Amino acid sequence: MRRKSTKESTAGLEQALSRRERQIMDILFSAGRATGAEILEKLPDEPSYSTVRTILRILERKGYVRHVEEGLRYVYLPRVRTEDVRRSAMQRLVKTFFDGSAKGAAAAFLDPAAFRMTRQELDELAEMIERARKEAKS
Amino acid sequence: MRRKSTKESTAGLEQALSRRERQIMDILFSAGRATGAEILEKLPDEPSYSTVRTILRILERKGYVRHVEEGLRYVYLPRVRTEDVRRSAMQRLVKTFFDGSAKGAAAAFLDPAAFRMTRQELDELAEMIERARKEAKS
DNA sequence: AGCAGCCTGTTAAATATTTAGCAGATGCTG
DNA sequence: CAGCATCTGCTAAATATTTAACAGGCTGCT
Repeated sequence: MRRKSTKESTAGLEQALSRRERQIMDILFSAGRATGAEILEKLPDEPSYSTVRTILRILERKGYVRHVEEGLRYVYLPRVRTEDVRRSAMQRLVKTFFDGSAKGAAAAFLDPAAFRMTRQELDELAEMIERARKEAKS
Repeated sequence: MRRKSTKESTAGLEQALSRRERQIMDILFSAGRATGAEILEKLPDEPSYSTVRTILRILERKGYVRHVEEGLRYVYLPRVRTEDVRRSAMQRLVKTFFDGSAKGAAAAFLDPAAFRMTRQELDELAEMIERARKEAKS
């Protein structure tokens, strides 16, 4: 099972990116869009502004990011489909930490020591599971 | 060159590691333990065995990994608490892709287009939510 | 118009990462 | 017991990444 092309596909996006590139993509996925300056201030170990823009240009060249001009500055956006990358990240989580079990992963978010969920959210979740159960084959 | 202490914490582990280092840590978290040869064959774009061991030694020096001798070869294990790294990975997922909503993340694992869950698993999950609801403050 | 403040692109250098070659040790096999 | 296979550690080089200095353009203001 060779997977050379994995690096290019969105499935392997996380694998393909360098440290800073990944940090910047995370910010873009989270924010949806951001200017260089905004990205700079969210980055750990703040590098120089110049550095941030260099990496943005690299990401752009690689096709992971695009920009639109807004006034006189650039606003950057992810060019890959967030859904795809998200799914890929979820699959990595499941595989790496939950032995392939989606249920295990989902359940872990219920741990009140790690995450907050209101009663209402729990209700909604319960309802979604109810729906999923009705559609489940077995 | 020493890294900043924030990078040393398990919370920032993902951020701190390089591409290959991360790939290897993922394999170790998933498998629990592995020899150099086992890691090699699970790595994308298989590098040489020599390369794998160099990186393992680096990870060891950084304190993320340890080894035990088994027969005449080394078996490598994560030295950081998997639990901690897992939680950190979950938090990153929630923050990056679900706008901080643990419920959103948990729900996404229900999507049958992306993950398989049996009816029984759904039942168990429903039950866990029921329990969580009883303990929820609001 | 001239200046200050931001912005971009280019470029080159510093640093980190990744790679693999090689030597020595150890066990196994014929 | 000699040779083969397999492992480790060391080392150096290739490559990738990260960094920031600098030059020039545009805007808005005085």
